[in-house]
Amino acid sequence: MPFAKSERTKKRIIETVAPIFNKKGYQSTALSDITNATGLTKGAIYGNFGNKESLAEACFNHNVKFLQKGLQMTWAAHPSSIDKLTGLLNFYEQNFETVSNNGGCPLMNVAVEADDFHPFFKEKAKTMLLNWKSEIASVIREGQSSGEIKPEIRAQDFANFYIASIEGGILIAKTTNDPTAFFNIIENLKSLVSHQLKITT
Amino acid sequence: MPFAKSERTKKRIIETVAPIFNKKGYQSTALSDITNATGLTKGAIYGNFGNKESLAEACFNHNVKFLQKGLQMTWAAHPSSIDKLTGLLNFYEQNFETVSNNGGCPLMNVAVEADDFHPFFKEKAKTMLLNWKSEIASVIREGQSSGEIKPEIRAQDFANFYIASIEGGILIAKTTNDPTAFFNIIENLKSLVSHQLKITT
DNA sequence: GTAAAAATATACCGATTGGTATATTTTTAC
DNA sequence: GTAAAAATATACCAATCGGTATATTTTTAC
Repeated sequence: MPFAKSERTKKRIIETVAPIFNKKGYQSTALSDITNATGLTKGAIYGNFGNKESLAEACFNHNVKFLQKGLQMTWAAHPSSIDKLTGLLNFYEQNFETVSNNGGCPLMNVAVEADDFHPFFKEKAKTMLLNWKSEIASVIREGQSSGEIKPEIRAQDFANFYIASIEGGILIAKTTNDPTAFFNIIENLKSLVSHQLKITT
Repeated sequence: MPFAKSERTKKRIIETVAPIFNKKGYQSTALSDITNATGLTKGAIYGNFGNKESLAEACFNHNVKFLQKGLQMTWAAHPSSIDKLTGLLNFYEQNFETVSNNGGCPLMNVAVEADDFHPFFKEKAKTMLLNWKSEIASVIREGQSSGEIKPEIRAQDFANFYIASIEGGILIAKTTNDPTAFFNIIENLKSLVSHQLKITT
């Protein structure tokens, strides 16, 4: 199996370094942090990644992948649109501790750091945020087509509110060291889904 | 007037540098950024501030002050609790562009950057976030005492949701370069205040 | 106006930054 | 097992980092 070693090492580096980038941020994560954490030298790192930025990008993709998979699995598990929306909230609830220990929402972290001075990462964050939004909005529209969700609901607006609450909840819970602040918001969103979106006749 | 010059210079430095810290973050703002922006030399900066951290702290306080004043003025302008809550949303709506151009919500920026590696600033962000939360919660409880707001509403929980939505809204609007994403959330919150909190009998 | 004091500028410090050229080791293919 | 190739380590680079000691300028008080 050619190239096997290389790929395994790359993977190991990413898995080791991804949480560090998510916690410290791109700028504040030094090459020395990376060599210390991996036990490799600068030569090895630069042999596997062209520069710090491309390693950071790979780590960002890795960090986001966990959450993207959670959404895809939730979508696959529930045919009903309402169940998809509440199921995703359950996924975030159940994995809050994991995400929190990993440095929080990678999307928020990159968005905040890159917002005013790093166009490349800002664009990545923007794309992923818009994708997330349209995933939620699509599910809402499906629910409207199938008669599960009230037709007067504006899908984009609700998706916007849904995501904003989740992100804000992570921010508050992490900053105040109070996970219940996040769980509380999840419960509020569940209630909104059940009582504002769902057709209960 | 003794010490006048010194105080004026300090103020000028803070006002010049505060937006830079808010945009680039503490770590990524270099002394060279500060000297370039102010036209002063390192000697002058360190003559007025002990180190980079204390200048950053002064800038953070300055950035937050604008929003704190907005809250205080809104509280002073409206005797009614419901009017206070919607009035504050109007303040955020009207000043979004200003805040956005200044680098976004300083609380979020500092919280995200400091969260995992800068205990001093993390503690500052935590304190301010908790203060904000209890300001909102107090107003809700006052509204419940005065018979404006439904007694079954849990003040802390609603305050939590209120703040989370606002912060999440700023994040989304800034990241996607779409202010309407924020305005949309403000409208949603106003609707929540009018239809979920307010006693309409 | 003059001397003291305060504020600013200059010139430096060691440490660390991201990155690279090259030497060495490890892995691969036969 | 051996030679080629791939991966890693070593040793270096210039640039920049935050910070400081000291010289110079500006402001203050009389």
